[in-house]
Amino acid sequence: MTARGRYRKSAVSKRQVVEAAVRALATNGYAHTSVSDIAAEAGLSKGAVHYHFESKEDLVSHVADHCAAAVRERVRQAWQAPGTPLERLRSALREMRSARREGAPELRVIADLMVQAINEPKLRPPISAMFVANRAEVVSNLRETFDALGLETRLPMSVVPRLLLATLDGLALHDFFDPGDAALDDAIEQAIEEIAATLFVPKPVS
Amino acid sequence: MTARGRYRKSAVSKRQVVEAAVRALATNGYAHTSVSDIAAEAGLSKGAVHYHFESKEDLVSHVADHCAAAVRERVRQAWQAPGTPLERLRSALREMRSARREGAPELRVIADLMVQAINEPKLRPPISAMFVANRAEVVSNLRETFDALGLETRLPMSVVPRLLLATLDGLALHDFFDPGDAALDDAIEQAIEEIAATLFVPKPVS
Amino acid sequence: MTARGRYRKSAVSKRQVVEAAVRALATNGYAHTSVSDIAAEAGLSKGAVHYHFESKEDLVSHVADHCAAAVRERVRQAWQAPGTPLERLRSALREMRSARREGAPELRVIADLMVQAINEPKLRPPISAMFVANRAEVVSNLRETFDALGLETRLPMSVVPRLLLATLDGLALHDFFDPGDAALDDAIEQAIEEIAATLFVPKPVS
Amino acid sequence: MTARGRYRKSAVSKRQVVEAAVRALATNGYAHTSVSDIAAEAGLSKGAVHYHFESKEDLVSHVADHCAAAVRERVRQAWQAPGTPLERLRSALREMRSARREGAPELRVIADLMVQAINEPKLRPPISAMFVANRAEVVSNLRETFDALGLETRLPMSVVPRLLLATLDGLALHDFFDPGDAALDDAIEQAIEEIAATLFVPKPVS
DNA sequence: TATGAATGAGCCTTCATTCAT
DNA sequence: AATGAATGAAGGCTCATTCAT
Repeated sequence: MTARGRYRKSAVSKRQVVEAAVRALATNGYAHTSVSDIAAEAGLSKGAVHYHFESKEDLVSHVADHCAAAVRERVRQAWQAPGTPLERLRSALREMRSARREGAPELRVIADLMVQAINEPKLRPPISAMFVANRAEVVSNLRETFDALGLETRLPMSVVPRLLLATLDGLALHDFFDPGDAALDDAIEQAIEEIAATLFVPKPVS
Repeated sequence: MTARGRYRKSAVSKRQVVEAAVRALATNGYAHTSVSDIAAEAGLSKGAVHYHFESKEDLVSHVADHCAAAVRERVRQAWQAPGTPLERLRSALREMRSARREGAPELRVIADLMVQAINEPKLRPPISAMFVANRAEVVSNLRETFDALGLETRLPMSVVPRLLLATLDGLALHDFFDPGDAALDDAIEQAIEEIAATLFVPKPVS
Repeated sequence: MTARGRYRKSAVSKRQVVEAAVRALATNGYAHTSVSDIAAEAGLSKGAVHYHFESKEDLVSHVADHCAAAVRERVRQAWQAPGTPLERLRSALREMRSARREGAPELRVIADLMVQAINEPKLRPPISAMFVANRAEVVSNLRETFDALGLETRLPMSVVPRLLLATLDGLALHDFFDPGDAALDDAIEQAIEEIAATLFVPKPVS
Repeated sequence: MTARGRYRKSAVSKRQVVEAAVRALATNGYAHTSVSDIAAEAGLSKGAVHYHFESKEDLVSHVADHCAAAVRERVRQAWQAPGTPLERLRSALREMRSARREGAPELRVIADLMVQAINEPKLRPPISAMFVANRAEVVSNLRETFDALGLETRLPMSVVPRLLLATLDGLALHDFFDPGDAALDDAIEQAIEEIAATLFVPKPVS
């Protein structure tokens, strides 16, 4: 077993711990998840967890990275459907809604860590980065198809993704505590599309 | 002042504990707030807290009630500014934004407890009720001024408040992790008003 | 309401507390019975219990008195059946066994307090007195009927009641942890009678 | 000494805790013995006690096992003196009496746990088992010597050990709360032997 | 005579962390 | 690289006791 082999094993274990932590945190929430729980979920001993991470805080901040990346990836994929901007918007909306409905572990963890981040600034960077990246993804996608289709917005480009993603996130929040029926979901989808249609207009020939 | 007098002191203390809990939770978050902390903040002993509340859970659920009510009241006031719907919308938007900026303790606590509620269903009712009440407030306000001004929406009335409040909540979320500058705030405000303007149209003469 | 009336009320409440304590202790055992439990059982407040008794220890020692007296009375009655010594013995044996089977609260409490008494000498006197009184009861009864029937024992009179009551108490103990069936009960009853018959013999004419 | 060596320390500590618990419980009784007391007595931290035992209940039930086994062993040895049944009986009687007089810790603890067992059924099995085993010991001893000496009882074999051990246990109880003097002890010893002599008779030639 | 409020010590338990192996 | 053992601080909670009313 070479040095490389060792290194690899360590890296594998470390990742196992992070993934176990995601599962544990998603299941029980930060306030009810102990290092023991995580170790058990990872099939390792408590000592091993502390071998890989200096402290629980340290581990959690790695978890934040991991989850933020996972969510970023989800968003990226959601916005890469083919079609017109409206079709993409619809696809993204559906994808994200279904992710929330299924209770994707990373999303639960992110929600939890966002709250922890209020008081632990160390946790904020990955989450902030996630927000920024998500908006950037929307921007680049929109810009691309806008160019292709000769569209433009009646709003500043800095506003569109923020407003759009904030709306989607806010809807998810409301959905959790007071889920509407399928008809309402559809109505909201239509409303958003309608609004988008009034905002995305053909570019005047210059 | 006989039987009443006896109970009055208890009620006062109980309220003190709840208010102390709000402050403590707002400052350190649920996961880092102990009953001791709350007791100290209330100027009482740990035992006294448990005299008034069967358990920490019990106390926290009262806190959730309290905060949800406080937020509801804030929202109610925000939407009762005088003027046209658009003016009210602007007032509400500003009011809520400033509340978030100041870091109103009740809002922090609500954010925290929303996450706790994911895993502790007992906490959900007050929060759900808060969402429902907030939307109802918007509905009643809009309906009233719509009638007065002969306006109507191009969207179903069930969709408007959900979409509107979700957007505001989502914006607050994004704001926290990636605050925009004042110019962006203004741009977003304008955008929302613009969208509203396209949605709220004069009622056709029947 | 005269001074007497007050005094009477106090005495009544005090007795209520003791009786409530007996029930509570019988149900949950000393280690799991709090002053609160007792107060609740008595329909009074915790404060009232401490008005009547200086401390929990004080109350418990009154309870010990009460229960020891109750058991003494039970034993007294059990040995006052009519008939020959053997018949009384049988009657007493049955009475005591049934008392234990039914789980008479005073007996449970006495068992509990006997253990507490190992380490709290203050509790010992009433229990010791109970043992002494019970044996005295047996002695006086036996002596009376022995005289009437012209019997005598082949054992010193100091030994008989101790041996007899110890045997009955010991049997109760074994019964609790490893109850025998009815047939065994009968066999033991017969055995004791048989032994008694060999010990109680006609007094030689002098 | 690889995997084994690792576990050995734990087993040793675990045993230390149990033994410390026996001492602490014997000294202060269940109701007045905390996990802290036990840990201190064992020279370990409170945390260590909980590392070895899930809960106080768990520990206490192990203690019950331990003490019941110790008592069983004592009884076994007491009945294995050489000689005729009567001589053994006398030896056993003396041995057990002296054990009680010395206040053997295991006996105190058993007395205590017997009372706890009234309300905590989990504690009963070891104690029941102890009673059963003790009687079995007496049975096997008696049977053996009876055969050797051509004796038999006039009582069913199921009755003898129950009656005998119950009597001894009952005597111990009375002794504790109202100790007799040495003369009484002797008288009782003689009485028991006398009774035994009338019950253990030569087997008729068949 | 009795109560409701409050206290503070102590209890059982959990848990992040350390360390020898 | 990983483990089992142990620690010690802290946490939630119970409870006997006190006291103003």
